[in-house]
Amino acid sequence: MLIFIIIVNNTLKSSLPTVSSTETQTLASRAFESIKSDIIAGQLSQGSKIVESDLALKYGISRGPLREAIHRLEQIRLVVRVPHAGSRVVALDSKMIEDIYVARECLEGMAARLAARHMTGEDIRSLMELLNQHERDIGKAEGKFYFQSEGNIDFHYRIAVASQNRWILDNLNGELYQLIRMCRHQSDQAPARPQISLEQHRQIASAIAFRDEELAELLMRRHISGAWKIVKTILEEKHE
Amino acid sequence: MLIFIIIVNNTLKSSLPTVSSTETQTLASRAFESIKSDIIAGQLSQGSKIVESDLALKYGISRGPLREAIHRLEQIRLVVRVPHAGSRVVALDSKMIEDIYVARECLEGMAARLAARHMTGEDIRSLMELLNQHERDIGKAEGKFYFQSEGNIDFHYRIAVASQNRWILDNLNGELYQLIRMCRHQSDQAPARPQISLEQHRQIASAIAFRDEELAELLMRRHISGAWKIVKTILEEKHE
DNA sequence: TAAATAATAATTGTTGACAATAAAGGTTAA
DNA sequence: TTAACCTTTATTGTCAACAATTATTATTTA
Repeated sequence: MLIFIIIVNNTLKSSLPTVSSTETQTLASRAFESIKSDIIAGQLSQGSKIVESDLALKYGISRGPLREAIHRLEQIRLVVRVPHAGSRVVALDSKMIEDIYVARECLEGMAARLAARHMTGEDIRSLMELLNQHERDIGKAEGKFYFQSEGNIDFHYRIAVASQNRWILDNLNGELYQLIRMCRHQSDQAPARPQISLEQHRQIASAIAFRDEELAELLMRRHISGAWKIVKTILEEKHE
Repeated sequence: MLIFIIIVNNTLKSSLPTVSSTETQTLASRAFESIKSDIIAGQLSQGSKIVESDLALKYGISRGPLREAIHRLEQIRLVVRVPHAGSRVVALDSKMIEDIYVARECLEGMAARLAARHMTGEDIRSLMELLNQHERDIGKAEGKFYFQSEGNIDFHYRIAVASQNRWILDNLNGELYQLIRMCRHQSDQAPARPQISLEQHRQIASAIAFRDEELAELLMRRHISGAWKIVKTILEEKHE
């Protein structure tokens, strides 16, 4: 007789979509991922010009699929293109970042409301466990802001998934989070006051556990508009 | 002696972006507009397969720019594409339409809030005048639902512009409104109870005039979730 | 007869060359 | 010296052919 015991530690596995998928799907989609990473990491600096033939050479593909990649980047607002004149990496100014945070505020607020409606008991338990993990991370990895920052997004991603609203999920995940990541990366913005952020996450999770849709939405909106205020002051300070 | 009298009736001019622009910008963008219209009008029926070479022949262009057009249609969710297997016109099911209305609800709610913050007195006066025009249209064009329906979108479009939030505006205008249009066109859904809808618009405009952000958002959200409920019952009836 | 397998056709992905457009630089005229 | 115009160059838009993949059909075998 054989007994298999399989233990899957959910709390350690990031729920973010696997960024790898280095499997060859299509040249265009691979180029898309590569360029996206380069832009977010700042290797292609904001506002810099994108020349198709140069990039095609760099990635060892022809202009066809590379063009498709650029078009997709344009759609998620990482690239700005003007017909016949070429395309540049987006230059994030204060107003644009504000717009993004405001859009996030209402979309994620609604996502939190829907999550309170749809999450199963198991989902909620797992979410709480994720927050416990974050608490441990804050203690352990003092100063490892990047890691903590990704964990931050991880929480928000789970809420978006739990909303079961495909439109909201796709827009948050495919577009807004990328822009936020880019913003953080390039200005070295440490996620301000991780303990406070964690506490707010706990409150949101609690509201969801109580099935209080109204409160869940309210708290999420406060959480995000608060984050924007912090980012805003940082940007203003940096402007001097 | 000659006297020229030129009267420009602003209220008749739709504030929607000119759909024409038949000016040759690029083959890809023209194909994009053409196919988009065909999909919304139902000439390319939901779920039908899109074969690149066929469409390229139909529009008299090569597959290159046509491919770009399809990719853009995919981004605004009018087309679903699976790599190596081709693309189809999106098939709107009940769940997807609900997702769209819910996304609209929170985005436009926020837009109304921002509009209350940003609209000038002149903007508000013009908005009121638009609503008066709609009232006349309802009286005159009894049964001309299509026209009234576009007017409906016209109101919402103005709010979105007044929000001064580029992200929200682009997503509503470039994506969500198109899907709503498609939904209406193909199920011949007359905008239910135009008088009630008009009255709700008036209440929203009033809240904006009073700079009551909270109320403007609340009313807009009710307005849209109410619209979804009506559409939902229509869909359920039609399902028998 | 039905299921699995191999050959064929249809469709998408990719490439390099060519055309059209916009930017850069130099020349001429005021 | 500056401004306008023309020429050149660099870059994007478009095309048609080729390669790779998937779907379809026909064939074989149990």
